[in-house]
Amino acid sequence: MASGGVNKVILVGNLGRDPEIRYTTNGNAVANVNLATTRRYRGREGQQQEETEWHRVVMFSRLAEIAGEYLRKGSQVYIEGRLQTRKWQDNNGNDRYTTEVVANEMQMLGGGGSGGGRGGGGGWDQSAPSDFDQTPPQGGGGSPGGGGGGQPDFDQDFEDDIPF
Amino acid sequence: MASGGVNKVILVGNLGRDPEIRYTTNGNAVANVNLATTRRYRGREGQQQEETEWHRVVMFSRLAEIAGEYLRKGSQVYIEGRLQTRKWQDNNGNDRYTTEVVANEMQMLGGGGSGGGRGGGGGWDQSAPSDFDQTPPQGGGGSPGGGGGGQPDFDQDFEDDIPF
Amino acid sequence: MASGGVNKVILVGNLGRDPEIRYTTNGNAVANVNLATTRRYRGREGQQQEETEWHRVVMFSRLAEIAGEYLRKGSQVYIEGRLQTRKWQDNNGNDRYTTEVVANEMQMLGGGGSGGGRGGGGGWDQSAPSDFDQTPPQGGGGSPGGGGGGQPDFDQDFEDDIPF
Amino acid sequence: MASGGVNKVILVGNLGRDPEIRYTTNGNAVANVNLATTRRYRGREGQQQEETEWHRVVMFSRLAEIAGEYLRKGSQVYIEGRLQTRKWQDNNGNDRYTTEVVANEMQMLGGGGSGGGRGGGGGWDQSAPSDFDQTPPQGGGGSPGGGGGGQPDFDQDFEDDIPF
DNA sequence: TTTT
DNA sequence: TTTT
Repeated sequence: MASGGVNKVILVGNLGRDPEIRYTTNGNAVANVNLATTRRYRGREGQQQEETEWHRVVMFSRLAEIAGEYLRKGSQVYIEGRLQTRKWQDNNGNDRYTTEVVANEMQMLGGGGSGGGRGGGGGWDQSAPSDFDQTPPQGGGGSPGGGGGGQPDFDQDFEDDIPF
Repeated sequence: MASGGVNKVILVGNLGRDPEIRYTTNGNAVANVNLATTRRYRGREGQQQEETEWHRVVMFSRLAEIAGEYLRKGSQVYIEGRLQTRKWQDNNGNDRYTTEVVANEMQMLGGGGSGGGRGGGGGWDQSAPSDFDQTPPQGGGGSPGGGGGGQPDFDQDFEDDIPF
Repeated sequence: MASGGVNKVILVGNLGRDPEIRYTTNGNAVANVNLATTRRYRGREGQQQEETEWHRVVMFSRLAEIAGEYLRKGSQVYIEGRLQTRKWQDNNGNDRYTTEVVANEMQMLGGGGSGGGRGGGGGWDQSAPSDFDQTPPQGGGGSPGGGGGGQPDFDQDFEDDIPF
Repeated sequence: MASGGVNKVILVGNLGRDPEIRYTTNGNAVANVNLATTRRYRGREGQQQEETEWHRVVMFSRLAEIAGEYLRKGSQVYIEGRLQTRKWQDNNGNDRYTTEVVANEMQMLGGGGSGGGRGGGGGWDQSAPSDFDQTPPQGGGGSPGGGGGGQPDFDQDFEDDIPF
């Protein structure tokens, strides 16, 4: 009961911190990437304004591994993916929703992004394998764990206000 | 401190209900549109799966007026816009985030979508006027701002159930 | 010597005529689709203008078969693909170039597009199979290759009038 | 007599040569940019293949001026625009068609692209002004002039095979 | 809550 | 050659 459609996101931005890589019990990699895009526009009185938007990007499998090897805080990257809103429960049992971009393509830009990477030769396929079910491993995963929460420690010299 | 970038969303889907239109104190229209896209994929055992994703789409100004006149529950529409995550406080004073697609272009599809519309002659420009500051009227813009925290006034008559 | 990149085309338009389907010697389907998009803009004196653009869209394999079954003249469709410029020689031996959109995704819109189709049950996957090399079968693939130069065999029964 | 639609191109690639800037009699700038994108794919026998595609990109007005100032051979750039096929006559009076991407947005990538530019501070608006009729100045423009043609002189150390 |  |  659904009529298809298109759900596409295209981002070009910079990483707010190094990617975080985890592995599912099946051994599939999952990468969380924090990406900033900035929009410049002219305000009501003609003054230049800018507004930075932070995006949660999730990658799976081969794409996640590549992100883990080659992307670093500050890397500029092109991401293509789809919007996905996950439901989870906070500590009070309230439903919460988090919207992420599930990436299915990535291009490192600027010749940069390397520096921390393995640097190994090219030859890698930048698309997620098609035989991989890209649904994020439900359960636990993204939900904040037990007590205290914890302040983000990743925003030191890149940005002071990453919300995620 | 920001290096530009690209923040683009492209959706083709169907409205889950009629658009909701409000007006800012400046008389600018704001439309909230609830859009479904469905993804079909093959699960691990090869069985057909499908997953519907719901998107919050916000439109301003001329585009919001067109949405209010021509879109109805079930209308199929092409939307282009950008991702924007708004921060707000829930009743317990906790930070909450809601991600929306701020539309800047729209195409009605399927010859449909009409039926409830004014039907008046064509001639309308489907793009947001370029002299319009598409930033949602931040705080103040008619906001009652009464009691402690609570939903952002943007949402008060749109959402009464979580999430969309 | 090439640094990757992104080459993406997104079209929503109507078919100018029924798709034309051929088969390679390997039995892979190839569809040629002629798609119109119309742009409305305001001219220098503020008058409404419109301009129709015609696009050559090429599909392969499963996607081509779906196009052949379900698309008809007038069908509204969403196409995603990449730009590809083919070189060929005209009858005078001069190099000529033709730019096409090689589709890798398709969505039929408007509930329409049917009418001529087989109508058979759903369940089809609208993406090109990932194990298919989407490069058009270069030279040979059934080409008669008769006389001197001339239109590439790809085009022989699609085009009889220039350009589309 | 036309039903709208979407005609969108998104490219991320590198310039094959410096942009060429001309001015219309109205003083509006027109830039021609030659952009390479490379696709990597796996061939029938599993071997890595790559294919470079060259795109003709045209920019007008403010966007063209920015291109002229900041882009150079080798610059990496994000381009968003629409497909447009122009008709012209060759020296034998035959109709010829050239497909171009008419850009309406641009983002310089990699922190690079500078080097030859004026380097002046930011603050520029990367979108084409909305009051500009983006139809390319018809007549002459793209058609190859009189005798001799002339070999391209731009492919020295970047690429040997730019077709345009 | 949509749609095929 | 499409479509509204």
